[in-house]
Amino acid sequence: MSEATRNRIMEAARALSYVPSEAGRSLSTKATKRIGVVSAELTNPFFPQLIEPMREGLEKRGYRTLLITDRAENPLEIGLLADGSLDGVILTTATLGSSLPHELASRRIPFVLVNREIDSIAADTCVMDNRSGAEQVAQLLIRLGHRRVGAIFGPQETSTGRDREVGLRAGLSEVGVSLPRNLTRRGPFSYETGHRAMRELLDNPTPPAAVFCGNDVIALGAHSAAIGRGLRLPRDLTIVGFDDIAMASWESFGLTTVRCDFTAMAEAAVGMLLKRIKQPSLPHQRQVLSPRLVLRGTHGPPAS
Amino acid sequence: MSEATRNRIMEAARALSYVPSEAGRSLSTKATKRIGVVSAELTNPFFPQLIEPMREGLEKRGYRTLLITDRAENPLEIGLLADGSLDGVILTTATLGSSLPHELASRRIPFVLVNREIDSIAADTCVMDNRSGAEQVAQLLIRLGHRRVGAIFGPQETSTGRDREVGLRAGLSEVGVSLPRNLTRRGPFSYETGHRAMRELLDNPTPPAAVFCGNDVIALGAHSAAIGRGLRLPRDLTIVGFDDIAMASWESFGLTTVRCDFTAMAEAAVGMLLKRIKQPSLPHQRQVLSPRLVLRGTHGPPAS
DNA sequence: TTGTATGCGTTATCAT
DNA sequence: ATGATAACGCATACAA
Repeated sequence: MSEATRNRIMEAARALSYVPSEAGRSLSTKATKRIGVVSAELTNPFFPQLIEPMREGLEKRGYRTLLITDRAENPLEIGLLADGSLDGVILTTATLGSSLPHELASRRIPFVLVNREIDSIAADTCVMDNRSGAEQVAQLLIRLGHRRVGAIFGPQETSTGRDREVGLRAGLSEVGVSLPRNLTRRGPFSYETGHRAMRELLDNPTPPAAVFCGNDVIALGAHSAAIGRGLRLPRDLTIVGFDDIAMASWESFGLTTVRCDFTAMAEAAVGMLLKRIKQPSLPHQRQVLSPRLVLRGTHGPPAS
Repeated sequence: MSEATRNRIMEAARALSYVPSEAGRSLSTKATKRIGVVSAELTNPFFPQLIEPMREGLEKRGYRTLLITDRAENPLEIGLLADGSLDGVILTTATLGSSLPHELASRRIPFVLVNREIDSIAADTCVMDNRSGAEQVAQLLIRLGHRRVGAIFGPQETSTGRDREVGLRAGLSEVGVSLPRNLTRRGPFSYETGHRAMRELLDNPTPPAAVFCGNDVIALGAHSAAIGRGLRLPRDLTIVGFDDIAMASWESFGLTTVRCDFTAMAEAAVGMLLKRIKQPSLPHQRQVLSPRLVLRGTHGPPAS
């Protein structure tokens, strides 16, 4: 059309403060420019850390983010994801046995797994090399001279929890250190898990001199419990986390941990998802990012 | 229709794994069952605290939550809210001069203001009595014997920042204590604000013995800076926050603060919004919740 | 360049 | 109780 009419139209649109209806458009184009992000409660500080860069990446490419919470208790209804209101889904809470990925796949809804993976399905995935990260922690603890090591792991039914546990055990057993059963705890990746477990470990007649935590949020709970018991770190106790969420670097904690590049992970996930939306039949890819140890203030030699 | 046919239909629907199209439905019904929640970055721990209960409340009533980020830098485009994809909007970042509420009002898009209010418009609002909360802090500090008091306030162009500042000053001046200009800082409600400002205050030749913070996130930044300087709380310094986010109660901080009931605030906001969606012409209401002091471990008498 | 028709998947209305 | 039809607001393809 002519430039003149175009301007006239745009002018009228502005005058009427016209905004195209999203429903009409997406009904016609079969695209909503909306992505669902499935996560646990936002009050668990891990998730904002992972979700925020995704939200930004999506926004940059013209997509909006719909938050969907997956509580362990009442499972997520597939209908919420499959009513056509989403162009794709990012899964951050998948457990090894979860059926959601299969349901999405069978409905041809594009999705990616982030930070968690499952082996029962071919899917686009982006994860850290959790095993390697935990092995690095094991080596650090050994280097420091620790032999009485405890651990507060995440859930075994998540790849993240499982791989970090495998890595720690592998690293320790290389030099003949093993985790005593009574110095090992397991639970959801939450502050409460770390807090409760650390109290239990400290109640032990001979408590651990170093504790590996399945992630930073658990480590912060453990830290709080230790402080609550009057311990000083790292003098009395070594705590090492995993993730390197922003809080880990706060001087109030100064948590020694394993850095995961969430921005890179989010960027990769968004990229993979949008690529799949464009070309649904592409071969699946799996990206693995390498974590690295970040030494701060919660590790030291055993009290001796 | 008959029970038999109904069952037959439902059976077929299940067999085809049919899910009604959200776009088609909302085009027809003019309702999307979707609410936009405007907030700042989720990595600021305050927002998850406020948003999570809203999200839950909305979910419980059959609404979904679309996250929208309002960055100070690039202002939010009204089109994102006005394309018919939202039944209503919850605003948590409104500043005193922001135009968003007016634009929403002129387009007849239901909205509520939460935690922030603006005086230039009649709108549904739910806020804390921030002035009263800050006055309680002032009284606490006075009771402890503090006279050399500093403050790290939030932005003056937010009702929250302004009212808390007004309250603190009013409370202090009742007994003749005033805030010296060189012990006062101001900035966004962020960790960085608190961290930087506290370092500056501590660089002062005669640093404050007590510091009021505009909110908990600022207080946590201040806490970190103090710890980073080797101070012990409350022996060397008193810090008081505002909000009582979950982290404030972590023993690693044990932050003395002012409790705001976010669940109640979220519940009220959701209730008001859905009521307005049903009856757009209802008179506007303004709910004010009362905060109360929570004494923990970061307050004490001045070092003397 | 401009106008007109069709389809997207619902809900609602109106006959049958 | 059932079946047909219009309308929602947009995009698209086609005709004028």
